[in-house]
Amino acid sequence: MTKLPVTQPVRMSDVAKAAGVSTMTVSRALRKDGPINEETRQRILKVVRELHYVPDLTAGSLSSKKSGFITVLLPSLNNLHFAQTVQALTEALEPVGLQILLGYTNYCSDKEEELIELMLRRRPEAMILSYDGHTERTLTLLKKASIPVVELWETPEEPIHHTVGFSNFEAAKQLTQALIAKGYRKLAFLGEAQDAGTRGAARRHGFVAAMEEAGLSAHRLVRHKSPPLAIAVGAEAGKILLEDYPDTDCVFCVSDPAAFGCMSAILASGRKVPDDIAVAGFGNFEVSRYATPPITTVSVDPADVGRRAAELILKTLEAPKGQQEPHGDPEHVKMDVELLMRGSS
Amino acid sequence: MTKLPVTQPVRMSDVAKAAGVSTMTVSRALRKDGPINEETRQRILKVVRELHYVPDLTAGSLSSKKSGFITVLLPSLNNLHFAQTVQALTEALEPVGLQILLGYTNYCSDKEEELIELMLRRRPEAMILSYDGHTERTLTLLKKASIPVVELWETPEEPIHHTVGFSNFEAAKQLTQALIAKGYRKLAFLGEAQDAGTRGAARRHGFVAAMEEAGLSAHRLVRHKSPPLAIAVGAEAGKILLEDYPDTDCVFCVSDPAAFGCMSAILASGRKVPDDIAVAGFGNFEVSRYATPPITTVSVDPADVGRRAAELILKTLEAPKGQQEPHGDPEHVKMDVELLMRGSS
DNA sequence: AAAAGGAATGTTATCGATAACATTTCAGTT
DNA sequence: AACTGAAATGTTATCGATAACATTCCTTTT
Repeated sequence: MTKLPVTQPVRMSDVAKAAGVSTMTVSRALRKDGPINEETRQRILKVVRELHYVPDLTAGSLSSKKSGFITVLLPSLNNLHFAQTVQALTEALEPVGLQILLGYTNYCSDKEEELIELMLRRRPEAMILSYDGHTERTLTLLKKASIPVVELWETPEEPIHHTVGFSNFEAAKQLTQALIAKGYRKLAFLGEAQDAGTRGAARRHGFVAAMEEAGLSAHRLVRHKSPPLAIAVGAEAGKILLEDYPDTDCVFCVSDPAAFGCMSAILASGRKVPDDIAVAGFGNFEVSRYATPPITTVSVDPADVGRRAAELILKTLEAPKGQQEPHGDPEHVKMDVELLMRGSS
Repeated sequence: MTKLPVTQPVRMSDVAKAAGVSTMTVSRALRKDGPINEETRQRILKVVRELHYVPDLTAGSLSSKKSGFITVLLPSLNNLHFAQTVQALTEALEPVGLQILLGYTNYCSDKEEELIELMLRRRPEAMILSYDGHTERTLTLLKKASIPVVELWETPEEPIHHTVGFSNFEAAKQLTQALIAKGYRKLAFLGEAQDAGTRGAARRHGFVAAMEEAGLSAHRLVRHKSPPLAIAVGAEAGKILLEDYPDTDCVFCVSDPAAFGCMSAILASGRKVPDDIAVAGFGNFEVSRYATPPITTVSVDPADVGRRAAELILKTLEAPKGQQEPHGDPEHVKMDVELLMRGSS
């Protein structure tokens, strides 16, 4: 039971001692900011490597009052679009020494509030949210934190601060209009049951608006479970559709995975797509393009959403503090969407 | 140009003053550890709410020498399995106040090393890695950090510490044997070109081993691009397969998304699945189950991988420090895999 | 040769919490 | 009433880095 001597973690002062300088000099050597003699720096960096010194950012953040964290709250990780957005964000933020603190809200604004408080404890320098409704306390907390905020994937009516997105309502309306133009009349919408305040609801409203403007009945609404509608849930909802509205000639699904699942259910029932029922989705996920037949959808560029958000963040963080607007004037980046009419419709 | 007074962040001492106690008492009230009078605590919590105080974990971590971070390094976010694992990990760790620091290595061990150093700066209490090969310096850094490490999704020959996974070699071999048993003889394997040291390579070796043991030729190897093979890349590789090995009667793809893409290419060429060519994947992704036809695959439970890893971490962190084995004896959790023979084969 | 001024480095205070130890309070015991 | 000991609270030192300011060491200029 002899205790092994636990290796003491190497501190900056250990490096300083070994290199024969003060800790400030080590700090300057590592951070490339203050003036420092190139030879001294090389000597220090050599010691750093030899000792396998890894700086303690906990201490550094406390002292410099910069955490180096950017919080990103997504509705769900279970969505390849969000993964692409995170990837783009990472690629833009990592090079400048910013690290992402990731959380997912499960499309629930209470969970979002809870997460925001947890995240704020790490004193992030900015916060990236997706828009699916926020609680009052969320707004209060964010205001008190006085950090830049970017909302993604929607153009909310009352934005907190910056936004990067598009109108889900308009995009869904346009796709619905395009489907009507192709001759479909008995259109159904397949979405979530619990979608209050979400982007899924905005798409549903867009569908209904297009139908009503065309003088068509928008009663074929299958609303099943809560977001996100993954493939399996889309398949369940597809079966319900076939039972409840067997006369449907085209179904617009709230997302591509849902559309893929729904199409799977339609094909399994022996019907043909698009001859018996046409199918459309939303989001241009990979799975839609390679489905057989490929699925009509609305294309957005999730990586671009991430890049734009990162740009906004960086610009805002660089700007001098203490201005009238705490973080510069809010900017609203509107993304383009594109209708992709494919074999399924 | 009048400067708005920047709201000072609320500190624990502000709460203490407002509640008429010392900061230690506030600290105890918030952390539910030390002894504290219930009335005092309620009074303090009321002040906390009123002031919207959010504790600064940067300071707390520095002082307590516990960061509350667990690092999770995945090969890629672009994979719904990993999302499920992260979700399971979060669900297990959040309740005990641990927060996940997520990174992705892009299947590159140099990138992994770089990330590990970045992450270690936050002084995580444990590190969860996936096994796809590690650099020497990675091992050194992890050793010096002396924190528990869990490797996922493989049973490596020289594990760093704990492992949770299964043998990709054996699983792939079993599936190949099952396909041979169904009567296929001209099997192909579709995988990555740059797969040295990865789990994809282990699967390829499993395929080759099964073929050779059965006295069949394992020359039909399509190796395309680097991991991860997403659907689109799988489709590209599928076209190559049809050109290079048109006599193939069954293709085993390194992952389900690749299999889905490959099947799409086969169907697009006018061939029938499984009549002309059978298709199999690996991982039991949702997309395989709902593909038409559904794709034969190997099932693993990614959420369970996360749960088991979390269990190991929690157990190790609870154990008293300073023992002979710095973090308890390494444990190796072996997961079950299941062959799912479906319509595509 | 003295003065000036910038580059390089060092010293001290500080960030906001918690650990460790010290003290007070108070119910229960004799 | 004095004593005991646990519960409740307070005080001081500390975590490991960086900011802000101080100092030293040059080089350059006149």
